[in-house]
Amino acid sequence: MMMHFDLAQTAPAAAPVPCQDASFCQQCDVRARAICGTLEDDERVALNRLGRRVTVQAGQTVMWEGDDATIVANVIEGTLKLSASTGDGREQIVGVVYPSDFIGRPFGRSTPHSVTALTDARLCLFTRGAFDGFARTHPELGHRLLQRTLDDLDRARAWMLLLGRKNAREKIATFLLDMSHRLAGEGAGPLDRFALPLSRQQVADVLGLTIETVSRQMTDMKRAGIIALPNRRTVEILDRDQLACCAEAA
Amino acid sequence: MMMHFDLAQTAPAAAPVPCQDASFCQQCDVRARAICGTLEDDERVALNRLGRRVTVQAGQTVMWEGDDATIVANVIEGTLKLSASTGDGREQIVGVVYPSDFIGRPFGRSTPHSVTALTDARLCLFTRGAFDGFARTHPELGHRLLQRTLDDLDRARAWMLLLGRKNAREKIATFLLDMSHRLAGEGAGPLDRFALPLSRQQVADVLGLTIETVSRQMTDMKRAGIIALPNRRTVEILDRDQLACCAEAA
DNA sequence: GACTGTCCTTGTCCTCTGTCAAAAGGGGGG
DNA sequence: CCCCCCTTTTGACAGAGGACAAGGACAGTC
Repeated sequence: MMMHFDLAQTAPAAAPVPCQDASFCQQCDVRARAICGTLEDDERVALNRLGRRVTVQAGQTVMWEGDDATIVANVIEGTLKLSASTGDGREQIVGVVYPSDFIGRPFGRSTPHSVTALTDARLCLFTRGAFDGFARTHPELGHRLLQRTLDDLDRARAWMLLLGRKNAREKIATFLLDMSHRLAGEGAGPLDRFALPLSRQQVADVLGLTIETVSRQMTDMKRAGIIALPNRRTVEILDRDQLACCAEAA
Repeated sequence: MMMHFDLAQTAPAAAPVPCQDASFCQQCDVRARAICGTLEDDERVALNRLGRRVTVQAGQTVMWEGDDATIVANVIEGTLKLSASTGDGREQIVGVVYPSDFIGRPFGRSTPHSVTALTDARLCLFTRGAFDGFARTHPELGHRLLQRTLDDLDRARAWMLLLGRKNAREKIATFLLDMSHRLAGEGAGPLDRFALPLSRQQVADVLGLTIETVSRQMTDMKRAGIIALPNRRTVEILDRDQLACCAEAA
């Protein structure tokens, strides 16, 4: 049975560092895509007063599985993982979040999974009580949150098909294609070359595999000329059709 | 590679049969728990005018994966499955829904998974356009839908841990415990004896296993005195502690 | 530039679960 | 009451992926 402990993950939770820059949302990179994007100016100012900008370092855990749900946040910059684990330390990454995504569990008692920064990240953080109250009185915000949650649910269910029914080769191929789309910027097409924000172990934790199987499959695909791996973190897709083919049936 | 086709599932989609009983929501069994539960009387009457009661038979598919999302519904009675499948016919059940649950994909273009009745069922059906419009103008409904969607997302992610990291024994044990809770009525404790709404094949499709593995594991647990299987569909939990133990670490 | 710790790759073996096949059990219809 | 069909169980075997171990590559430090 697989078992591992990620040192970074057992480090103490981030002591949120208030960002020096107290500027308002006007310059916010992700405003258009985040849930606050459609708020009126005065509403946004009110929401902004409730939150604060914080930075977290790669490896820091922002929320712990099972803890009381006391904060929520928008991701401004960086990549984070959502993870759940069994009593004996097996881990499953249940989501990867990118800039403009929302994290935390509003309207609930406890946080169902841990949230850990994969890269250095910047968040726009709210206490849950303040956020919940604001969301209840601003239907437009609630609606954006609903749409985002529905999308997350669709993605989670699509991933359940992968976890339950795909083999290692299909999992890796699906994962690489997904990454090439998710890492692309606003409206841009899929990337043919990108830096994975995940280590091999983390890729394994996303796909329900072991690190060895991930490594072997990626090496095999490299040998087959489907992808190139110029260095540990960089992936280049050489034959996207072939990769898509691998993703559906190995 | 596993592969199977469920005849029932390839049957033509339900031709929704308008329910004779045109009574209003007052007598609705699930109103309190459904998303319409907190609407004011006049709002509920308005919503009711948009929907219609339909019955579907076990095996009928209400929505097809990938189709345009044209309807949504509340489940009044019965059990249904949400399923996704690969191009070559492998299936994964991504959710099981019970009375008072909501089905369909509001505010979206296409249905991400099929919805099929496991038992005969009664639904309160809305066209998506009408429902979306109503939800947008009634924040209370949107909020209930948001809470439900957040709960569904938590459940889906918990299931991802099961699919990715648990072995067959743990999967079966977790599944049986989950069923014993979900099948219990409003506020009631977990059931020690219940009728599974799923065939062995469907249990396999929920857990990402084969029917043979499901059968073997259940027989093993029966032999170990943890459960009893008086007939094909009935499960009795004899030693809940032991079962909970199996669910965490085999 | 050598060192050191971490992450990744590769090799070998083994186990769990899938696959294929056949028998057994149950429920409904004649 | 018997028969037939479908679901489930059981058996034998194989293979994908996990476990364990060792070697290699890379980045940061001295």
